[in-house]
Amino acid sequence: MSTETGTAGNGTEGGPAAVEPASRRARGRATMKDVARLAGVGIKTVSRVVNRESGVSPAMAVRVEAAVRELGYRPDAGASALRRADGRTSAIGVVVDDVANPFFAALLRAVEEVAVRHGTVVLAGSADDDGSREREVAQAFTDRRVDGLIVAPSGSAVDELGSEVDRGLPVVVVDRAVEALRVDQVLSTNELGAADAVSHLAAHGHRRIAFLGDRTSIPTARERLAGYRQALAAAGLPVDERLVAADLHGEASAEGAALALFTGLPDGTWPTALFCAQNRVTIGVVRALRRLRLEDRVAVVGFDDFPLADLLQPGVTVVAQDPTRVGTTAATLLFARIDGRAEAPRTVWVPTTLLRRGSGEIRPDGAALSAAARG
Amino acid sequence: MSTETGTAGNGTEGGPAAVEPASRRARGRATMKDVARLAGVGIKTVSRVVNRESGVSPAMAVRVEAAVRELGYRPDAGASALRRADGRTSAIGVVVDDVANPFFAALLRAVEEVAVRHGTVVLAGSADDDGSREREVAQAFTDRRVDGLIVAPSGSAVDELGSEVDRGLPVVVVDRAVEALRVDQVLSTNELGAADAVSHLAAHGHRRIAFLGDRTSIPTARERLAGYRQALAAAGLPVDERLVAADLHGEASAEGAALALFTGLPDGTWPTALFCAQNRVTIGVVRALRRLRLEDRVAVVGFDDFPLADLLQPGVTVVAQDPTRVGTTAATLLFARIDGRAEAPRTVWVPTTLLRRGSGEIRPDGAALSAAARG
DNA sequence: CTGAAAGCGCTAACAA
DNA sequence: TTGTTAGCGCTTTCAG
Repeated sequence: MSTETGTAGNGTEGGPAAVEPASRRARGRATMKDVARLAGVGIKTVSRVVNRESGVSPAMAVRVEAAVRELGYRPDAGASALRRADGRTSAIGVVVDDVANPFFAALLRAVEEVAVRHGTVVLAGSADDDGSREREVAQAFTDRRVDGLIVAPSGSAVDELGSEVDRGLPVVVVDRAVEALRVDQVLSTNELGAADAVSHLAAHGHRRIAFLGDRTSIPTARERLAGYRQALAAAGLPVDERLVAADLHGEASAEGAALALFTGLPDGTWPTALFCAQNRVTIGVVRALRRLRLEDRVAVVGFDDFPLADLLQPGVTVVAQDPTRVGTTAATLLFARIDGRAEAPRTVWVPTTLLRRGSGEIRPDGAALSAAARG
Repeated sequence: MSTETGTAGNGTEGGPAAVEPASRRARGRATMKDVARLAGVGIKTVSRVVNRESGVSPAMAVRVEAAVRELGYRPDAGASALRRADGRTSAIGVVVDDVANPFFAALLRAVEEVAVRHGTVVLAGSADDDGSREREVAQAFTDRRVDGLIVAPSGSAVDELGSEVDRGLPVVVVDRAVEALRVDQVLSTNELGAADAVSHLAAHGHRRIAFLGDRTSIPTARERLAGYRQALAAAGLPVDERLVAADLHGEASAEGAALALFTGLPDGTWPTALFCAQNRVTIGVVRALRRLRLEDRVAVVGFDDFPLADLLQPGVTVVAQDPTRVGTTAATLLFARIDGRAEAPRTVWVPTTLLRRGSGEIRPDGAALSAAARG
């Protein structure tokens, strides 16, 4: 094993050089140079073997592979990306509102699935509906030179993203449309889905249908509100603005708003049906109806499915989104861009599905309703 | 925060070449060299300003900052890590079973929270209870030279991890104890929590308490089963192995197992209470009891809380884990290691909490039970 | 205080 | 087929 090539010129080494890893910086990791020395070959040969390039004699390959195993060598992906012509890091970033939100968690998982097939790791970050944090997260990712970004934009921080797009960074927007960005977008049919939900209620005889929704700073919330208005118009129903509770945030405020609908309004003007434009809003509303013992009297349809919605009593009828499909589609589009597809940006609409479970099929019953709430 | 808008540099040298980014590999990104050229300073001065090192004259700093802004310069974290003495990448990896599982999603979120405070990004990966995939994910992360790893081990793939630990990679194990690894571990009190649940049922008069649990290849499943046996012993109750359904996987098999308990056993030997050792098992069991219309007759306590457990009827009593605390603790321990703490590995037990919601407080009622199931 | 040179671990381009 | 040289973008070392 006396394989001193003499050309190393590495001043920092010493002792049993062949076995001893060269650098403590790399946490005791062997480098390509170490492998080359142990195998008695040039460093480029090691590179060829490690990257499975052709044009290496079997004998050499065997020697190198043995050295690789002996040293437990693993290539440094960062160093590789730095030097490589295409500069690819085989990492992508996913920026969502909250990775713990079931919708985004499922989306993240779907993205990961596609990413592993592309030998790519996933950086995940939560923006918490905060533009500046979104910017920071996205920047932290681009600072690491990710190959691409999947973003559910919070709304405001789009400009920074725009400059990355202009630089040529592949970006796919999910969940929330951003007109200003010329990138692929994968969106649920928010307006259509909301209209479906409200039409469904109207078809069951409801004429006083309330809207409870998320902050209107969020595009999806606005689209769902638009769908609500559109469906009312289509059904020939007037919009009573007292029945529109937008700008809710979280379960608690939704619960409060729902209670207010039945306590703050004059008798007889109460809604007989509620359309809940978001996940957590729906849950808050269900809580409120339970407290009022109205869960079997007032119809409810929610936008976005949630686990156990079918096990509640009554089961909660929802317009379900498909986060897995959104994630899969977004990731597929992203990798197509990363691999060089240069077509015009495309927007893919992922359809929603109405799931009838009981709460949305309750028919209006004004008299019983007043009595129940009063008692 | 200088309020100066350093436009002073205008007109000083340049030409188009100074604005033109040097490298197309970097996707049209300016490099330090570009900034240095535009500012008319040495590259090291740029490095000092960018890294906020001391010993730069204010005038220089202003010029450099102006050039940084003009070019939209952002340092390449990868290149920086490659050269830096400590080799830190400011990235950590989190390997769990499934990032879409609410327990792990919450854990991931908690880890992320700590990580951002340390200026660190999070690589997330799902191992899907598959040892070889776990190995691949962890390896993909270490190939990127993450500063540390948080892993919920699937059980088998621990050896590879061990060699990373030996190399000095900071690793924290969460959720599932691994005796063989000398690393920090953050675990829920599985055995104790399970025993609590069963004792709670016994205290409510139950003598025939069934166990329904996850695959026993998973350490946590074994610990919870041990807690079950221990609590029965403590209560002076015999273990009837016909009431022990382990090795379930997923909701469907849990539902089937629960049904079997009430159809496959002789009359009078049915359980009056069920302990469900895992999230999805609990949900499957609830489904089964609904089908049998036994939900108000048979007591249920689940291990691990889940959203809406309180909104079911009856509310589902659970022994809740605290994934956020697990994640926060694990991340805190990890960063302490990354920052050089060299104490002996520590195991932190995160306590579980019994949440009484109704289903666990049902008292045994054998006669009614037989009748109901028969009808 | 400032900058030139060296080199992290690797791949690209070009010898041999 | 193999190896040598250069250099990715950055930090370190060390000389001005």
